[in-house]
Amino acid sequence: MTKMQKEYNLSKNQQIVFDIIEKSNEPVKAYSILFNVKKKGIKAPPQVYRALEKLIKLGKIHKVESKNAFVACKSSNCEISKATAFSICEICEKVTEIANNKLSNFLNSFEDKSGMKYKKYNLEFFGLCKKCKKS
Amino acid sequence: MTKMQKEYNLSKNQQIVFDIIEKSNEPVKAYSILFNVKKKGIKAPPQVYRALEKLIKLGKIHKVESKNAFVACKSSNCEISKATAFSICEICEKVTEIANNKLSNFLNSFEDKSGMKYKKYNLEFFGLCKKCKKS
DNA sequence: TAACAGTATGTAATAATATAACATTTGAAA
DNA sequence: TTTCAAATGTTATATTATTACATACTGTTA
Ligand SMILES: [Zn+2]
Ligand SMILES: [Zn+2]
Ligand SMILES: [Zn+2]
Ligand SMILES: [Zn+2]
Repeated sequence: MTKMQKEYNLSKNQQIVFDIIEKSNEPVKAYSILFNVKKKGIKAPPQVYRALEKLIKLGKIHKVESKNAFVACKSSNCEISKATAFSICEICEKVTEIANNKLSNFLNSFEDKSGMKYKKYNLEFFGLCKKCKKS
Repeated sequence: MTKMQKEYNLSKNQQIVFDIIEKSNEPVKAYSILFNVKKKGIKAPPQVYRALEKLIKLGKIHKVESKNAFVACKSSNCEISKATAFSICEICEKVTEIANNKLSNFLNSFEDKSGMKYKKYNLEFFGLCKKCKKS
């Protein structure tokens, strides 16, 4: 553990995994991460999955459930990951985290007659991105 | 294919798989379905997954992405599955499909500055159900 | 410092979820 | 009755994720 690390609060493996995800411009799958970190000494699935789990808890990354893949959090609001929204293009598969106050306010305050108290949500929108709409 | 079927538009395997899911009061996993239909002659994963895929297309069932499990549609509105919302209890794991016009209207008409046209969404709320809140 | 607790790591094995590929059958329409 | 799309059967394999257990590192406190 040297002072060269970008993030003092991340452990070695957590930082390695986070770097991969953050550099990617598309969601990254766990085994793709595993493949890419073999050269750095991470050899087995649990090492990757444990880092992913911790990074999610910290709100540094999110899991895109419909894709079983992981993206770095861009919104910096979601320090602790409890409310996530993504837009997913059905053609090019581009995934973008949605940061929209109207949306998050609406969902954070949503209540229905079930009597359930919602603390957390995950929303995935599907459609066509600007580019793919044109073509 | 006899006249005894409940749903004329479903094939034999689709009906078998749908019956299992509909009878259950909790989300059902694909391999749990597979196990339960062995006695009816369905022997291999693809038979189950193909039925699931078709049932989803028809809007008869939905996949709860965060659980990799399937529930029958109760709302009867979503004839074609394009807008789904669930509440999931973090303790007892009960999953309920949310039918709420305010919510669906809001999400169906949601637009942001990305220029993306949203045709479909899946929303999963997490929290504590009435029962688990008390205990 | 030494003991301790909590967190992180390494490793092997295996479980759970899902798809590919290909042959065959069925159902309904033309 | 030919024809085509949909559905089925089957084997094998790919992909995603966890269990279990041993070891090591970190910071805190007696
Ligand atoms: Zn975020
Ligand atoms: Zn696109
Ligand atoms: Zn529904
Ligand atoms: Zn509950």
